[in-house]
Amino acid sequence: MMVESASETIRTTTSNQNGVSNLSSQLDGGGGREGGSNGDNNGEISPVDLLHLQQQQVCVCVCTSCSVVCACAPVHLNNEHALDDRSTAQCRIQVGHTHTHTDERLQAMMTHLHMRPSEPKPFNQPLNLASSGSLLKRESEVYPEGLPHPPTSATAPITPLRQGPSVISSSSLHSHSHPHGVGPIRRRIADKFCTPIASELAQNCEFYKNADVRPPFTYASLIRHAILEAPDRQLTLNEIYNWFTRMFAYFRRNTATWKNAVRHNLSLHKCFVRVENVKGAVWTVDEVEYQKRRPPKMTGSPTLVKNMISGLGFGSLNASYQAALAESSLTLLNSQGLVNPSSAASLNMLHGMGHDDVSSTVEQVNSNGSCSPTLSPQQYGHQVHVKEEPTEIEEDSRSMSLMATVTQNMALPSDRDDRDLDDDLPTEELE
DNA sequence: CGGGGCCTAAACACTC
DNA sequence: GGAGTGTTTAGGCCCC
Repeated sequence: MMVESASETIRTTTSNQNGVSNLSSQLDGGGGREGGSNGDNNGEISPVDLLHLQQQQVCVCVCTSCSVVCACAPVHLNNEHALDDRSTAQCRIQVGHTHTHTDERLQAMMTHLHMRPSEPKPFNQPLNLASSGSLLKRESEVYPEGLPHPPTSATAPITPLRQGPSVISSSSLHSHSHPHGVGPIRRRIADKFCTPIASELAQNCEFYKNADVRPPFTYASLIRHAILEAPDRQLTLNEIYNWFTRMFAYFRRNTATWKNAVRHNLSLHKCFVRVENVKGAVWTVDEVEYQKRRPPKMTGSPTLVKNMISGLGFGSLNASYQAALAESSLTLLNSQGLVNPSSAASLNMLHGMGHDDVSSTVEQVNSNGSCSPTLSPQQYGHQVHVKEEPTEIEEDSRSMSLMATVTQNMALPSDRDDRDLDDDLPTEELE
């Protein structure tokens, strides 16, 4: 199947009070496989289903290429139809459209959290969260339902929420010139402090696979992770390439750039050792050298401790990112297994932070690129490495991030009331 | 402000 | 000769 045709034939259908009949008619007349619970009903939606859809105000997409009704066009497209740049752009349009429809749900969630719906900066994540609600609102106002939204750029990587202090200021949201005049600037909150890359990937691998998001890790960390993931802990260069493209949608474009960077890193860092074997030249990791390169910074660093503590209040953000995806994308068809016990992670992060990344958790993402929802307790103490490009997709990202926040917080155990939630947030971030 | 880490770009050499 | 691979250098940004 042609990728282009797949990406262009995703229809978004809103099933709110005014839209259920529309969904019903589309399902009825679709002639293809029906999703949801009406598959055995000749395409008709039962009253129960109608009520359910009304209550959930779900926004579903119908892929006319394969007649699959899906809750998340990007996920579906990437899983069923390989995404190229064009498809990625189409996914963004769908994401934006979907989140427009979920605006009301978002408002209700924020109300639940005692947040003012128009609160521009609920947390200290200006990039991902600042004015997320207002962005949604604004978008929905500017682009009424039923009207197509302007497409977002295909060259706009976004980055899921990370914990800890962000150096991304509102002023920095506007891109500056790339040093070389063509590329994006980088707002690096790099994978310092022994980033738990494995747990991050385990948590967000589906996201990274589908979203054009630059992973918040250095090339060296990613290369090391790829190698350690391999059964024999060695990979050829081409296998490393394949791992990058398999695991990250971001690395499915600009191949010359990042492949050059991969080779550069392999040669530059002593921790990567080239070995000749039957497969030819393979690359392995010298853990000793790697640890030399990245000495532990967790012990006794007041700044780091402060950062981590300040990040605790936002621990749910990262974990909740997938929950948001699940919430927004898999309401009808919960087939991707994106939901993870993130609320538990939010609590667990109070303990056991400050550990190196891959060694203990590399098994969470297997060599096939499949993801385990297993959570590691040390996943919120690191920072973001954000590569931004000046496009509107960041709004989608922030919208999703806020959705993630809300969704996750709603999933917190009931013994933590809203006041506790507020208490977790650094007061200065609520200003 | 300097050092270090990181990224991107590019040039060059080598092998198949 | 071209593609892929590996090495090296340079310039720039960001954080400490």
